Amino acid sequence: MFDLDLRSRHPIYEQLVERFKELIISEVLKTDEQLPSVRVLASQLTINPNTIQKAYREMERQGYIYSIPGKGNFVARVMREGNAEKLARLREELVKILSEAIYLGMKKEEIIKIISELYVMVKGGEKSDRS
Amino acid sequence: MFDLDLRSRHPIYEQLVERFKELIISEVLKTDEQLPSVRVLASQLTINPNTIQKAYREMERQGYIYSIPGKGNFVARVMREGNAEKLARLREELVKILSEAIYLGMKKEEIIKIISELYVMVKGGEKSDRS
Amino acid sequence: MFDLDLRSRHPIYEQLVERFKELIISEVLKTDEQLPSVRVLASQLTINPNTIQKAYREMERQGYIYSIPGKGNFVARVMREGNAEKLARLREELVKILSEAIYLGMKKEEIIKIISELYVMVKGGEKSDRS
Amino acid sequence: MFDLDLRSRHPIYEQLVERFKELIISEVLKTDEQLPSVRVLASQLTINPNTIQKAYREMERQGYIYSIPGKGNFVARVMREGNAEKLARLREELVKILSEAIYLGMKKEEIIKIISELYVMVKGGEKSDRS
DNA sequence: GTGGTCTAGACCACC
DNA sequence: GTGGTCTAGACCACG
Repeated sequence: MFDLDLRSRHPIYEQLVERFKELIISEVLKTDEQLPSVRVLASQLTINPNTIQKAYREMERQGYIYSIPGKGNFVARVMREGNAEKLARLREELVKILSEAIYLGMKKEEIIKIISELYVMVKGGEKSDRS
Repeated sequence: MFDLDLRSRHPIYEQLVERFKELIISEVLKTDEQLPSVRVLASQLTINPNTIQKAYREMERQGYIYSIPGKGNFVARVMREGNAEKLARLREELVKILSEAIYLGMKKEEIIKIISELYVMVKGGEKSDRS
Repeated sequence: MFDLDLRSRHPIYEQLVERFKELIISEVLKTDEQLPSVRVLASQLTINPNTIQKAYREMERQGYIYSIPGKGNFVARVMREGNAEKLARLREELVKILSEAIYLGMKKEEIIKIISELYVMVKGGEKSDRS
Repeated sequence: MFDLDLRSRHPIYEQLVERFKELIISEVLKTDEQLPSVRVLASQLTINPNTIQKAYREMERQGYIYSIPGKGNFVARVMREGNAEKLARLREELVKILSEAIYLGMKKEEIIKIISELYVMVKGGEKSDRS
């Protein structure tokens, strides 16, 4: 389900954060939906509850979820705007990766295609809100 | 020169790798050009030679340079093909970062603009090969 | 009415205590006035009666209300003196928050302004006693 | 030294954060000064290293210190400006505590005196930078 | 049953 | 030596 790589150089909690962010961004997990409880998920993935806890706190710090002690963890409202700083950081990462990709021969058309597909995915999910 | 940030949470050797890769990708350092020796660079940057050595070995592993024992480290030939694996990895990273950027509201036009600028930069450097 | 935030990380009973204390301090609720019964308030706010009960017991402990078994909960007499201990605690909190505010650049004038406004509010409410 | 209260309702790591912030605000700990290592402090205070780690990470999140893996934790540069949000939060806390203090009879003069003393302390420390 | 905190360890990467 | 991560537990407050 989460296909974690316990041997990876990336910490487990970071892998969890990435997977959950994907689910939230693609709106598989919707606003205010409850995430699996720390202990349930820990036993399902057979990893330590503290590691799940760390992942959840990191996601909260990044603004993707919120926590109600004694109740659970929930998907936060999307936070368009007020992210100038975060967007600047992403822009830098984008430049770095694109530079390498172009250098290694990735076609411009392929990149444009990726972008278009992603836009359909995210913006499509948005429209379903208005219905 | 390399504007290393000794306070950064990114390891110094990783910063070195990134800086060198930028120089190679932008063809400031050209194929078969010799890199500064480990000891010279270490004393210039006043950091531990082991750290330089580690950065060079990492770049070699990634295919950006090659080492001739007793001679030095040199920029590798550009490797336009035979990179299916590396390109697939970059594609994944690209998708991840683009997803987040789009989710946070980055405009499609801005992304296209970044791509175009980068293409001019890299492809421009390429032409100088033919001269 | 009480605008409780069920999603807040502050416990509900604590939010209740804060709201009631505000009402008592600003003398919207006057000495010996009866508070809503536990059960009535619980059904109005659609929260657990135990939570109301806990809030009332906490306020009693802090000296803001008193309870008459079988009758209800009532606003306690103002306790201007005999609070050396509580005032000392508040003084400490005040120092801590003011230190941080000053450190972060809050203007002295702004702090004075806040104090003056609050004095007008509280002392104004006091005068209505004499009428 | 840190007079921690292990029985307190406030978590140990939070008490640590408060004590350290006091030391930083009052400039007992100066910019770029190194904090005690996680393990040394843990053994000195006879508490778990993880608890120290948690406190340090929280202070980093709040912008008071920065961490260099493998080197240590260090006091961050003061960060005047760009704190509108944090100042707004402090303003609210200030209002709440002042309301209660005034209600319980704290004299206006006493509050002014506290403010003035704190200003001398913080602003005095600032001037020593210029010398 | 939920999250939040804490202990007593361990192993890793970095320098 | 340093911080960063992780495990395998435990106890607490909250609702």
